[in-house]
Amino acid sequence: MPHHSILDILPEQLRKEAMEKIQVMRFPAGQVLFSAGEHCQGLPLVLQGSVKVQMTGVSGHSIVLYRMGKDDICTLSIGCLMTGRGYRAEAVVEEEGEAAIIPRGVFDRLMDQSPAFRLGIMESYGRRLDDLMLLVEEVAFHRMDERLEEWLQARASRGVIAITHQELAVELGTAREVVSRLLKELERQKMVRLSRGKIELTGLLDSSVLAGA
Amino acid sequence: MPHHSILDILPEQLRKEAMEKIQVMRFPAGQVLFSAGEHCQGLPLVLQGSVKVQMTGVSGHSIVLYRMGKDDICTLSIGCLMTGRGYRAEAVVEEEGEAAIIPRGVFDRLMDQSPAFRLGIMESYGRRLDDLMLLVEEVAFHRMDERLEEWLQARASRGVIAITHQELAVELGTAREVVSRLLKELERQKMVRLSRGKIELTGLLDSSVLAGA
DNA sequence: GATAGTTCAGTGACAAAGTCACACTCGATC
DNA sequence: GATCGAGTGTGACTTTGTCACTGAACTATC
Repeated sequence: MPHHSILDILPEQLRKEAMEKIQVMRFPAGQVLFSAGEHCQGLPLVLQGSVKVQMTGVSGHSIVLYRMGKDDICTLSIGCLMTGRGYRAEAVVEEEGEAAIIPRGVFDRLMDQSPAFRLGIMESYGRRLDDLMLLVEEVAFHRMDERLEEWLQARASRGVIAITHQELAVELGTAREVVSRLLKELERQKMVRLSRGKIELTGLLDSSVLAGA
Repeated sequence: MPHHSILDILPEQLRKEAMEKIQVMRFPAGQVLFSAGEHCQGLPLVLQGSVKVQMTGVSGHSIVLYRMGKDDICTLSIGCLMTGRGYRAEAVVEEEGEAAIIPRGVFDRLMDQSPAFRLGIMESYGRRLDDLMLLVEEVAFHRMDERLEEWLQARASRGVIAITHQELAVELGTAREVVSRLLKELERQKMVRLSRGKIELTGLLDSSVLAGA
């Protein structure tokens, strides 16, 4: 049974109608939900799991723009749905999960009939704009070593993070060599221990150790 | 009489109603429409003139995120309107003009009553997301000299551009010194002529010369 | 379990961009 | 025409990005 907060708030009658036409799909980790240039069939709601959205620029470099998790709405799709233009970014499943796809017609009907649905869409959109604005600031003005440490810190609870330097470079929008250099420096400072495809957090950041406790 | 394409597409009855409650305001160049942290009173529609939207990061640096011109909708405001959070950015009038402010209640009513209005809002939002995604890519991966040249090129029709190096640094999200250095190099190459607060385009870019003709 | 192939990581050398400190200069004002 | 402030120029240094390469670690196959 699909469960998503923006569907839960719908009045009973509308919810039933919508449910009939929504298809729920299960996605394994690594699956590409959509890629750049593709056209959009409906609005995806993330029910479970996590999805990263990244774009590749004309320069050929890639950067992760944001992530979606349980209860998120793929706001990016709304623009594509409305303008008919293809996606500019690509979405890849990180943790396997499931998504419900709301077809265009149902989306239009929900937007027409439910003020609460509209509010949910608009809020989600506001959050996405905020995320992107913060990312611009981050990329433009923050030092790479700080950004790397913050990224690791945010995942400190894992203990060991399974990621290659190349993937980490895409997360931060930089070059693999830069990540390698900075990680090596962190290792010298006994903050991390490195091995092929893995980063083990050792001394990093008291606060996160406390948070994990 | 306010004139904006998203109002024009409204059915006569709705349009009349809306018009009564919309206030049109005239803004002189330099006026701040809203600044970071402020709360949003309604949805601004740009009728005339141009407005730049810029944010200042925790680092203290600023960057111009995008511009709005005639017929644009301040999509950023929708998020603020819906979530009740304050603005993250600041909007400054560049060329004097006027804007219509749609109060929250009227906005809700139009969203409820007009599919065409909804479409217009969603399209505008899609464009804004696209802009920001392109900006992220631009900032993360493009060389500053190229970005500077493109910025100048886009304004080539002006002939002489009145801007300080500091302002230009905010446009590109970099430091004043970097802009000064790059401009000096362009001057050496006879692409521009520099004077205090002014940049005169001389040899720059055949294409733009043709476009201006 | 040796071999070959592939992916991942490390590194030196150099170029581009950001930072810091300071000098200079233009132009408005008194 | 002296003064002052905003705007600009520049050198020295750090950080980040790029290029070219090496070697190490995993995988598949014989």
